[in-house]
Amino acid sequence: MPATAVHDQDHDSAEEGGSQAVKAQQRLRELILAGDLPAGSRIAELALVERLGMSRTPIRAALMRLGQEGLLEALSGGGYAVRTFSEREVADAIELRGTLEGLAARLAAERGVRPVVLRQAGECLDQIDQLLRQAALDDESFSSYVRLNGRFHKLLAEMADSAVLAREIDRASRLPFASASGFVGVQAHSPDARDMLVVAQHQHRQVLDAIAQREAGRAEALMREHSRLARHNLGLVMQNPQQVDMPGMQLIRNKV
Amino acid sequence: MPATAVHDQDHDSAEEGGSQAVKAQQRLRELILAGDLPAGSRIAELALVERLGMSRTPIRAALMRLGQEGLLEALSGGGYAVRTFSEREVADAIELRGTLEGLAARLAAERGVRPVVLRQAGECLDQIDQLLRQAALDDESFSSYVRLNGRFHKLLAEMADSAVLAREIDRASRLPFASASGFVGVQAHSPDARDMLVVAQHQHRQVLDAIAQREAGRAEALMREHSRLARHNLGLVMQNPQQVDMPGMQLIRNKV
DNA sequence: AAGGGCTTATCTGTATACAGAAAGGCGGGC
DNA sequence: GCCCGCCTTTCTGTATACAGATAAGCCCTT
Repeated sequence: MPATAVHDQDHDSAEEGGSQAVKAQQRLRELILAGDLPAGSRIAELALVERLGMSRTPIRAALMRLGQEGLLEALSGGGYAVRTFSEREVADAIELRGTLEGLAARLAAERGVRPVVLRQAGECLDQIDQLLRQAALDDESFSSYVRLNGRFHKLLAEMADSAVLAREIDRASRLPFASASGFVGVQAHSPDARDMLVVAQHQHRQVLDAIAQREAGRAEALMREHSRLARHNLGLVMQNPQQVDMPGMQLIRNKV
Repeated sequence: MPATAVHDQDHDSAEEGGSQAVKAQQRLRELILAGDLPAGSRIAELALVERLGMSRTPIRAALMRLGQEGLLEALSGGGYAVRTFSEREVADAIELRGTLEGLAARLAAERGVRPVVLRQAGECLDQIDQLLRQAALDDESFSSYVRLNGRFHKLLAEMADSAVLAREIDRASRLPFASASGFVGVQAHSPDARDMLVVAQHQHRQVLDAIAQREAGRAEALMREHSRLARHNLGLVMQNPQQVDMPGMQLIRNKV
């Protein structure tokens, strides 16, 4: 590829990804979530050519992918604009993820899960338990929690052994504020922060138990309820949105 | 656009769609569903250039979209191949759609639906009732049913008043055998054909009633159960797949 | 005769050139 | 002074040229 003539990739992000198109997608997502692209108005492709240092072709591919991902909306006259979300749309996206994860939990319970996978999930929860032994959590602990939480949810999605469903859960979790760990760090410095994680972890344990016991209905209900935590956090966040610094926060409209 | 040099679009399909990319997507979907593209092996883009009479650019865009739609799988070495589905994957896709439609029905019941929309849905069901007054249904009646059924499901998806969810339902219905009307015509010439539609129509009525009465849980459960009809039809189809001529039928693998 | 290495043909990813379309600015008319 | 229409500029969609990569086929060797 003529990538030898590529303008140097001096930015810190997306260290040596694969193709230019993938890099463009990552970089663009970061730009959008950081608020570096104005919301609502059309994104000029040529501006991105300058900014990303690649030609229009991979940029167009990335725009299309991000459009299907939901971060961009296709304009009638052609082109894309950064999308914004109402509080209700975010709530719907969370509800959607919860429903899909509930379906995954139910299918996992109905179909049964290989013991080795159950054990992996259990070990993941053990590690979270160990984190929560501390009375107060520092930033590093929080980021570890986010990582482990993401891993548990991913394992759960795979337990249903359904490529179709796993794909859809992944899609639904793409929107940053809809993902399993989206609002986890929101009140990291609140006194209730640890308590909320304790509750979440309890739900993790119960879901895993329900799946192991083949209690399909219980597993589904628990997983749905689990997503209500994110919804609750959304409510907290919207009370004073300016205090929260989460990537993509400015994409949530305050009014209407 | 230089499309003046476009080789004539002599095929019957996609009459004067929008852009070349959209036409390519429609034509490609038809080719895949008709089985005109071999499943499993890499699709050569240049072959499509000849076949569709346009350049690689819109074809690549269409391939990417169909990849995200699920009809194509991205190959590791680059490019795409026509995907095939196991019976269980199809069942999962149907279950997924049922779950999403159940969520839509529940949200519609919880949030309430404008009377005018409820009336539209009711009129849609009235028309289906009228169709079912005949003791035996001819092909034209069946195609009318498919159209009305699709309309009702679409109205239902819109009742939740959630763009996020409507989008996802649309996505889940894209796979032809997962769509609401996918297997409806499967046993059009069976003596039980009409009875099955009668059952489906009863469920339609009950769901609409549950939504109107704001019975959220009932609405959700009914909609999920409604999708089991498609699942049942899938089972029937798989007993003798060769007798069924549904577009995309050959994409369903018989074994493993 | 079979296997391995090399050559070659083709394909994908990327860059760029081009044409129609739309939007914004400017000038003229009312 | 304000509004309408034309012109210019810029943008998107499309076509095509090009380079690295990959895979297949052929020949040589064992």
